Amino acid sequence: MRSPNEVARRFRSEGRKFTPQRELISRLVFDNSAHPTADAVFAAARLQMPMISLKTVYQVLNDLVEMGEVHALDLGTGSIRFDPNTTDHHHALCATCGMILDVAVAATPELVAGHGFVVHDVDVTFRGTCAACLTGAHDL
Amino acid sequence: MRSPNEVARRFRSEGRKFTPQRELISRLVFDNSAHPTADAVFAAARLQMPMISLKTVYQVLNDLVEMGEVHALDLGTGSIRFDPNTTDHHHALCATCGMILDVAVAATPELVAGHGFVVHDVDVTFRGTCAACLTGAHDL
DNA sequence: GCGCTAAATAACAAGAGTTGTTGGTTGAGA
DNA sequence: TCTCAACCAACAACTCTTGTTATTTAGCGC
Repeated sequence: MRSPNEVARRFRSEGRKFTPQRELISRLVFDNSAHPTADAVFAAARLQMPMISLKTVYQVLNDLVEMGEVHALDLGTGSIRFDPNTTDHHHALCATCGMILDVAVAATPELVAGHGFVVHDVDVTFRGTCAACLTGAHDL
Repeated sequence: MRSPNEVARRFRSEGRKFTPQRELISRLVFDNSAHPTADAVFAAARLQMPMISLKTVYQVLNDLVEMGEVHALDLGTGSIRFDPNTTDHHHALCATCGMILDVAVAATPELVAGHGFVVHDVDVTFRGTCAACLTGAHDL
């Protein structure tokens, strides 16, 4: 789900309105693969629409999550991050710079002795250090 | 690390004091495998020590995490949970009742095309429904 | 195009969870 | 026992997120 028209149709097909705020926020989040926080989206949005409120940003992001257009990630960084990549993937979090990387795993882990637990979803989070932090590339 | 004496020694060996508050909170968290929140520990502690403050509970829990005696879990439930099980394991979170189960995985997942990312830790979270919720055992 | 209605917005306040500050108290080694 | 750093309780503050409300606006039928 990418083009403005598709997003607009998606909103309207659910009985939602497609306002300029929604267009802006959708565009910002779909064009950002860095897993921005609501606050980061707010900052970017405010550059183009100074009167927009943080509440509206949260509202629209939550709408997009409800519609399944973006995923909400809580990697324990203190705030929720939003990911326009809705394909099956996992995440690597750099403990040094906080960067989040989309990654694939060799095989989705499976429960051992699940005690009757029915799994709907599996999240894998790799914690460590990214290449840029290891090589000091951030300092260049 | 379990017995009061061991915990006391552990605190003192790091130049920390072993106060009655620390003994109580350590005991409560080591005896609780239900992954309690800070607030749950606070509630339990207050029964035995009515004047204890929530800040002290947070302080002691964070000390225990720093010492590696307990693990802090953020499974996106809104608050941090504390786990006295420091052996290698993962977690299953019931979306219905919020219960957290310690689980093992068949094989620790590995990064594919890690882009030079050095992994220190891997967290796997299974999200789904627990046996009790599936069978309605909670209603008994 | 025009008006109607439900939805969305901005502004403001507040809620939850966690941490900072401070001044008096206390554990533990000397 | 003495001393001092560590600790505690009380309180305030902070971050992130959501609730409330009056006003505005998108989308639909005409």
